[in-house]
Amino acid sequence: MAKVTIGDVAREAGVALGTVSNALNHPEKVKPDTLKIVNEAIRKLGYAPNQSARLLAGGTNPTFGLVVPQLNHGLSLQIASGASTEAQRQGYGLLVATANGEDALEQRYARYFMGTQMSGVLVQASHTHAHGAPTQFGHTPIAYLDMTSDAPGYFVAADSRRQGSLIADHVVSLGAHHIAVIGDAAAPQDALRLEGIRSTMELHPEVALTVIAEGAGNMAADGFELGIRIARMDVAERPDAIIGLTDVLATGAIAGIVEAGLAVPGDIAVAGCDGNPLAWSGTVPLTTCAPMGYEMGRRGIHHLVEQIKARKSGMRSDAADENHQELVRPFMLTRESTVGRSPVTATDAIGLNLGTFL
Amino acid sequence: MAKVTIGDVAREAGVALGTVSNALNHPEKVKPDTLKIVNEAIRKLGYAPNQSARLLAGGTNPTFGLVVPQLNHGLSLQIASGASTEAQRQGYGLLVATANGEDALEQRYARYFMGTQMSGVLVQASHTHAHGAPTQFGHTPIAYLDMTSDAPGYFVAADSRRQGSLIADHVVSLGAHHIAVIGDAAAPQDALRLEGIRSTMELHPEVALTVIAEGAGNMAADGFELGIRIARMDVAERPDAIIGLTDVLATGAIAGIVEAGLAVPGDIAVAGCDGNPLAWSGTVPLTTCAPMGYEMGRRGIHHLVEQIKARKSGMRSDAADENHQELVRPFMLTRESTVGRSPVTATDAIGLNLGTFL
DNA sequence: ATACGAGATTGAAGCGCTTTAATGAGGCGC
DNA sequence: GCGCCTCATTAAAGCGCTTCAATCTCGTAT
Repeated sequence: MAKVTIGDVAREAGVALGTVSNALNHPEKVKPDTLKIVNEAIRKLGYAPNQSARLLAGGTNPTFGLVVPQLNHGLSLQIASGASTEAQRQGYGLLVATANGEDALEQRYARYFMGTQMSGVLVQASHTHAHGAPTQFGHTPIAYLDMTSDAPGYFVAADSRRQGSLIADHVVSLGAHHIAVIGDAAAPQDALRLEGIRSTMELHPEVALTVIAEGAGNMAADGFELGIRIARMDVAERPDAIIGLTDVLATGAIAGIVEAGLAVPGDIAVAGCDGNPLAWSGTVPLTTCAPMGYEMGRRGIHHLVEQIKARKSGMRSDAADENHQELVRPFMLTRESTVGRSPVTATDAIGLNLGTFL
Repeated sequence: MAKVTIGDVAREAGVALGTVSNALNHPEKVKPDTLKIVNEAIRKLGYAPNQSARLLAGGTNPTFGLVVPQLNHGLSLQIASGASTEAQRQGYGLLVATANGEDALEQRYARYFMGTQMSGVLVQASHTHAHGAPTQFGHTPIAYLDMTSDAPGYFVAADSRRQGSLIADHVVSLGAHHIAVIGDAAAPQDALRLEGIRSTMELHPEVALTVIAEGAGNMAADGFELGIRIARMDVAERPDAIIGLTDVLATGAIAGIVEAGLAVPGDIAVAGCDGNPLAWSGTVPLTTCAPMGYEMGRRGIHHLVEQIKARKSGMRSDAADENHQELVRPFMLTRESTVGRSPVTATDAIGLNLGTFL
């Protein structure tokens, strides 16, 4: 039960230490007979190679590391899920570390991953640096998720602008005459979504657009008050649709509207923009536009693998110092808050089965 | 940018290699002035210790590993979340690996964790060995989650029996006269839940109990058919409450009952037993009883830490060969399928904020 | 001044493994 | 039957770090 080393195996098998190593790592280099003897000895002794020694001596670690700020958060989970699946498909393992909201830990884990010779590291942006400069790490391939930047490196993020325009499209197609957007576009993503909404609305000059830049704290309570306020407006000037720049605001608005005695979507349709998984579970399930974390995870791993390949084939630095940015197309989740009661939509069901949206 | 070693730092700082190591691992042994110089050099060079070398040379790895069968599964997520929080609280890190349903991978990750000198490993049972014998691994402290066994070792699982009795209690307290249990108690947990239900019902002889042992495949479709069948029974002998041994069955039953033209919970109340997160999102949110994975994760880490402490203080083997089993008390989630429409219950809201039930 | 000892620093010895160069063992043509 | 080439195996050289015994440096007591 004590630790068995490669030397013990060698002795047991009556071969040299190096042969055992070869049997393990380059079985084609060792005569079949010998191989069998060695494997037998390994089995008999219950030998398991010491990873640290392997790596130190130059072995490879076909594993990626993923650092997320909060594991119990929808997007992180989707990312982890997608990254894990893709990594496995490519013949790599994936280890997930969660910083539980502490930035310092985030750094520590990232360094730890570097230190264990990981083949690559994926970092999901924490809110503190969602648009900041990426931390640089030695020589390990790295990609950032849910983060945009002009700095050199690989970045995969949701297409926030398109979230806005898809939602706006949807609401317009519902026949809205006057759309109110609620939310203080302080966060960069929020601003992008607003941009998306505006650009779509420009194509529909017949539909009125009011932007109410409040609710900076992104609290449901803010949405609630806004909902009440809007519901109590004169029918003539009352918007017949609300788009919340965040789902939290939108959810609050629904509650406010209902509180004020109006119906959603009967009197006012409401939609969110950011695909918060909880949005599904409110009194009135919220129409929103999911950022597709699963896909982001997959793409992140893809970029890592590409970097590895590039390095192997000696193509140095060409791409290394460039800025690579990829926007993942978001996915509309049409639910009751805009289209009224209906059985669970097919897209939701599919998404749930895939673990994509949960 | 190339790899920086401790030697480089030593040279930069003008001290011996060993001093840098001390500065890193035993700062109290090094003069404050020297410490400052060394740290400066570390910062300047962007040095990150090579974990492999550290561990190989006898350093410690204050990190736990967690292996889960599927990350995008409610319980695993809760476990990861709880384990991560508790590990952090105890001064350890946590790395999560998901086997994506492949048993072989599960083993590989576990061995990998051993091989990297992890301080301990947590393994969530995959369905294939939910009640099997634990795999044994060298000398690393280990604990199994969501798994019961008589073998030596540490096991933390949900108290399935109590899930059953809590649900039965709830349904009885609602004033049910005739309860039907649906589900083929093939899986061990299901059987335990049924036991729990039965033991509670013995205390209420005035309430009739029918057990319909069907739906072995645990498909929503099975529940659907059962729901229809029950809904179409003569009112006289029709149960006024259904408990599904699994939430999937219960959810299906709700759909069936509604399809048959009856109301839930108006005509027939329905409850699940296993706290499936999706149960919240059906047409009628399902009353169920959550297994509290978060708590399981916490307790698992706790046991690991205890094992480590015991080893340190030299208390050998006493407890090592014993069977330690802990059942985590489940948590009732009372929702519309039994109590009718109401605002989101406080418990749900709290649970969601904690990431506990999602 | 001198000797002593606590505290700080150094240097060298591995940790277990992969790798590479060197050695050994056969198999072939002549 | 000899030399040469190929394929297997071996032995030794680190990988970067921690640790520990040995050495050095002072401040203090004599």
